Amino acid sequence: MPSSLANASTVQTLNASALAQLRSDILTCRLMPNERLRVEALRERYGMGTSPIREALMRLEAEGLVELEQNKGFRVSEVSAANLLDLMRTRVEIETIALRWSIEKGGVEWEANLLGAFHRLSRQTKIDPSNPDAISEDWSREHADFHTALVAACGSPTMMAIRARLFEQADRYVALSIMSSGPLRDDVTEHKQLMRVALNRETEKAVELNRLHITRTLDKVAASLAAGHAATESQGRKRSR
Amino acid sequence: MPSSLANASTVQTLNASALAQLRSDILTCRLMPNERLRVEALRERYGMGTSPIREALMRLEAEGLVELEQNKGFRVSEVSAANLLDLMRTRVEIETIALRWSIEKGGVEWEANLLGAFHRLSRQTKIDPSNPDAISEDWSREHADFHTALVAACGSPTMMAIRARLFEQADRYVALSIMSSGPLRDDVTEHKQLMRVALNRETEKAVELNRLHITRTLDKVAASLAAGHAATESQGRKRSR
DNA sequence: GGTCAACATATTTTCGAAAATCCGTTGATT
DNA sequence: AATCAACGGATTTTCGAAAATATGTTGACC
Repeated sequence: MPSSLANASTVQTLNASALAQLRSDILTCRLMPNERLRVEALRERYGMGTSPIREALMRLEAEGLVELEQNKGFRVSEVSAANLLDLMRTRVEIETIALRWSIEKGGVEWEANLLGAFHRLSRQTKIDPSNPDAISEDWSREHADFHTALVAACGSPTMMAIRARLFEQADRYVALSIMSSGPLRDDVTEHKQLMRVALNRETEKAVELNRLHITRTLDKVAASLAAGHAATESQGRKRSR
Repeated sequence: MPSSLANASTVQTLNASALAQLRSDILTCRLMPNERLRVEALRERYGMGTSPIREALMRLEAEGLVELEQNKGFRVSEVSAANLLDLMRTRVEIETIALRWSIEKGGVEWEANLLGAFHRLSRQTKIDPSNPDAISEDWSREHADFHTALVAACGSPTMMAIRARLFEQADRYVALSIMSSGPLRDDVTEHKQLMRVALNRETEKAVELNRLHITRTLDKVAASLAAGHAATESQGRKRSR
């Protein structure tokens, strides 16, 4: 019987825990693209049996973060310039639609939540001082929340789910890019502008700013992916070759 | 060692088999919306242990065909008029984008495959004579293949995957509708027209026809959902109540 | 009669071992 | 030396039982 609110996370099944940890480890590239995911190693890493781990992996496979080859096991999904480009273009389209709908339908609640999300984001430092090679996980969450809040009024759970998944995928590339070439630009003002025009119902302008926001970030990522893709090479083989 | 081509399906893991069967049973509503999915029952139904079944269910959960409540097990995802409407609108947007790109980029290969897919579809009878209450699974597959072929040249695997998933979801509603109010209209000519204008690169016309194709089908489904939603009521409880 | 704790049953979740499969290596044969 | 079947270790996949959790029922108490 769970007594305190604090250990609310304790009551979740191992399965859910495995899922959360695996997703986080993959998105932050603590588990690198293309890295093999041996069940035995993961069992040890997360301290649980095979079932919850395999179940979580199957779920992540459907999300595209993990790939399964029959009888050969799982590995973290590969990254590539082609996939990144595809992701970018698709994201732009999806975000554009969602943003249009959201601006059209958003009411006071939407405005309030968006302002709140921006405020939280602006008070977060992007880089964790204790670990300057990675982006702060707090910032990352606030950033995701801001962009979610922007389109939250679109009125379509389906569209929101698709958008969230694409955002997640893109975030993995961002994490990868930061590892190889340091933090990206600071974009507080970009977010502020975006929020402003959205709240002003300047739909076309908002859509355009959002498009630029996505392409600017991901262009940088694409550049560092092309340059330093050594980082992802020789992954997944047992030894060097 | 698999010897013949015929039992190529034998070599797949039980996991993959469970996934395929569960997906099929859910999409055709042999497993009804909101129906509880007890592992013991599924073990018996598919003749395998718990692991492959739970793994398949987790994967389907990510696809939205199944829902999981912690420590209370799985059930087939609920259907609703609101969800159907959401699905319709989202599908129209996604299909529109994919179709635009496909018409823009499609070459001879695309044209040939599309013509082939249409031909196969037109030679399939929609209703299985042995089971007139359900749509023929062969037809259903050819129909899906046709619509896939239409957008196949869009050049975006991400978009294609999203589209396929939405199409699948919609198909479940179609199956449900057929159970309660008989087969829908025969739409061979509709498909033919759609193909024609696509091959002629009349983009706007194609997009509009595609939009109409989707909304016409799903409006009918929505109507029969509103009328005969008794079919899905009292599902999932052990006994009537 | 109503409330609720304690028990009993049904079901989900998790584990660890067994079976199946893959992959690299050895060694026999040509 | 080259080919390839057979072996062996590593790994994935699957099973069935055990543990954990939910749910329904009984009966004590007010």
